[in-house]
Amino acid sequence: MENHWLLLKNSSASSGLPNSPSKISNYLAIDENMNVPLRSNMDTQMMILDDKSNSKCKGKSSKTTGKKITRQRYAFQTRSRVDILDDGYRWRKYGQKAVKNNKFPRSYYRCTHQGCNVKKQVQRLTEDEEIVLTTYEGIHSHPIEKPPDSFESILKQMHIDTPFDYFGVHPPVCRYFTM
DNA sequence: CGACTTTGACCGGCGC
DNA sequence: GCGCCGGTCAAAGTCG
Repeated sequence: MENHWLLLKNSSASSGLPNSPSKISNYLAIDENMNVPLRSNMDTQMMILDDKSNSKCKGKSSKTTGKKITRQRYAFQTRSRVDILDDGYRWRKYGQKAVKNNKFPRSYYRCTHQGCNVKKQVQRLTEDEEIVLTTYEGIHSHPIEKPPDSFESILKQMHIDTPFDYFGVHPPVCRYFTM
């Protein structure tokens, strides 16, 4: 029997949404019955970020569009030696930047599906080189692109250091972990 | 040849 | 106004 986990903000945590991985402990894991069997040793966690950093226009094209787009962002913190975790969607890298106070660069990816404007950022933390912070931005407008049998590769990756598997179902459609 | 990555340039926001 | 910084663009390169 599988147990599913959904990570939500801890109501007892300090006000405001987290803006750094250090605040990720403010989030709790709950099961399908809304119980809170928090696992302190969880190696993959998720948080919902605010979108204020997303409200400004960026890039060359914004000069012509002038639109302000606000979308919710979701951040996964995963302990893995693999930088790119295969979540079942196809991504195209469109940029990489050195980030201040971080010795690892941040990579920028966009979903390659036509009409889908989901983006993600992948960054390894300076404080713990085995932690990969993946930030998703937007909602996929299409089903997962890889057949279920390819999830085996996901499980292989996650088995490196994590006690449970991540089925590549993208938030916010579904935010489950399974063990 | 198409899909993808790399990388320097560019842009806008923000703090001083 | 200026410089720093994060995010994006796009040309060139790489790969299967």
